[in-house]
Amino acid sequence: MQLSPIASAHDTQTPWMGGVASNGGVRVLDAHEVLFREGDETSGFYEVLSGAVRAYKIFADGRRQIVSFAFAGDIVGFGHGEAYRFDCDALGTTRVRAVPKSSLLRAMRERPELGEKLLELAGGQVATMQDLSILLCRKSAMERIATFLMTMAMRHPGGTAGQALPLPMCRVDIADYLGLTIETVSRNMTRLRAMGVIDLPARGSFVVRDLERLRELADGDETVH
Amino acid sequence: MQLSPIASAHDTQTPWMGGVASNGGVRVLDAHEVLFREGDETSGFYEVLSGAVRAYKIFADGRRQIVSFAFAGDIVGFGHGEAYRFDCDALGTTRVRAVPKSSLLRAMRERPELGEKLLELAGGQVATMQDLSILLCRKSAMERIATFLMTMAMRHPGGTAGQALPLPMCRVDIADYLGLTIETVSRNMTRLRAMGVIDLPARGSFVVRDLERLRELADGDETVH
DNA sequence: CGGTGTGTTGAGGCACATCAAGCCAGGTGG
DNA sequence: CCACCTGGCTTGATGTGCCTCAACACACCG
Repeated sequence: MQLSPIASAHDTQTPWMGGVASNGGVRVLDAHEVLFREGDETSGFYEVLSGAVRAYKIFADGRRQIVSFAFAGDIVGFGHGEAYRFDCDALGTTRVRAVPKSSLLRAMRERPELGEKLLELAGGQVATMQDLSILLCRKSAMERIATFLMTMAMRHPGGTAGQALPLPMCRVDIADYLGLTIETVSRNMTRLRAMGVIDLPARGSFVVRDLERLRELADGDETVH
Repeated sequence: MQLSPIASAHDTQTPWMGGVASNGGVRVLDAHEVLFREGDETSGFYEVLSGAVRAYKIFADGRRQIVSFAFAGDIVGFGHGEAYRFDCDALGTTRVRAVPKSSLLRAMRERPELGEKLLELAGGQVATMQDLSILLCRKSAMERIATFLMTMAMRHPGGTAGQALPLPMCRVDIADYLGLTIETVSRNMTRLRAMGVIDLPARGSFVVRDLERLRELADGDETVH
């Protein structure tokens, strides 16, 4: 199993851009700058152009669950109804394009077949959340971390040939995404490095040394421990 | 937090029924009869008329994750794209109405504003899956079970005044839904009964004796243990 | 130089899984 | 009618994976 982003716009021709000025709605966020908060009235959704954002919920007792990371080409804030359902802020300096709800609705009225596409997009989000559910409740810490790293690696085509890949989120973010503590994340990353599966050359990056092994660990292959 | 069904059609006037014969597409399922399987080409979605169905995934290693239960008024199989993303079968004798994809698409072309509604429906599904994720990774066994029972109780208006409520799924199903073992489910149900929060008069039913206490346990109230 | 934020490592405890019995209701055949 | 089986559920004993608490390493910065 692999974790997809909450939604991807890679393969679409951003059909909602029909009537919008070519550079309209672009916004630059600094690290930790908030894009929207849970409960805010929805103004539309956002396409990440560069950098990355994280979407999360914070609970009364302080627990935090990161629901998704979105990178360049992904969209975030889609399908939330009247109010956003979680907080969203930038991991580092990030550029996003805002797609206002009005332009989406107009596009949908003009081209009803677009609705179908959007429905599929929404379906993809559901599938992603299902995968996350399974990851969170059926997988061991090592499986979760391996799955996460696999997903990160897959986002960089050809990035598995030994070069450093970006890992823009800190350990706390990974822990809060995978439902673990930072200590457990750290321990298992160290263990993966000791096993020769990955390398950790510097903060904010990692290297896949043995992709096949990583995949086996992610899939919970019985023969590997 | 409360667990919603994967989607509810309670408040809609089933707008997709526009051009369909009044009793069209109704199908009766026996216990454990399969509605659709993961990978099957999508023919449309289903509205549960009576009884209940469960939607689940089975993994290579035999682990099973129940993704949702759907009761009378809920819909299942919506927004799956080209192929269904999980298996779905009946808990007991169940009546469903099949809503073919074609009729949905036709309705959407005729009334573009319907797309908006459906998008919201899909958004609701995402929200539900998020809640499930959080339930599965942030809550203790007792919190999960209390949350589950709360949800079951809430589905029967006024059903919290001491009368027996249906609990149509067996312990294994509950365990596979909550990411626990049947032993843990059983132990905590027994404990809830010992605490006077619920009663378990017979198989397939339960009684809420102390709704407020159950809610506190579900919310993980620190003061209650 | 100390201070702070991020990550690593170690020791110990606990919640839940695992393994194993036993209980109970319903069904079936003698 | 009883004897026996079966499936669902409960209960007990034991193990273990991850969390908790704690200390330390390291980079960065004023």
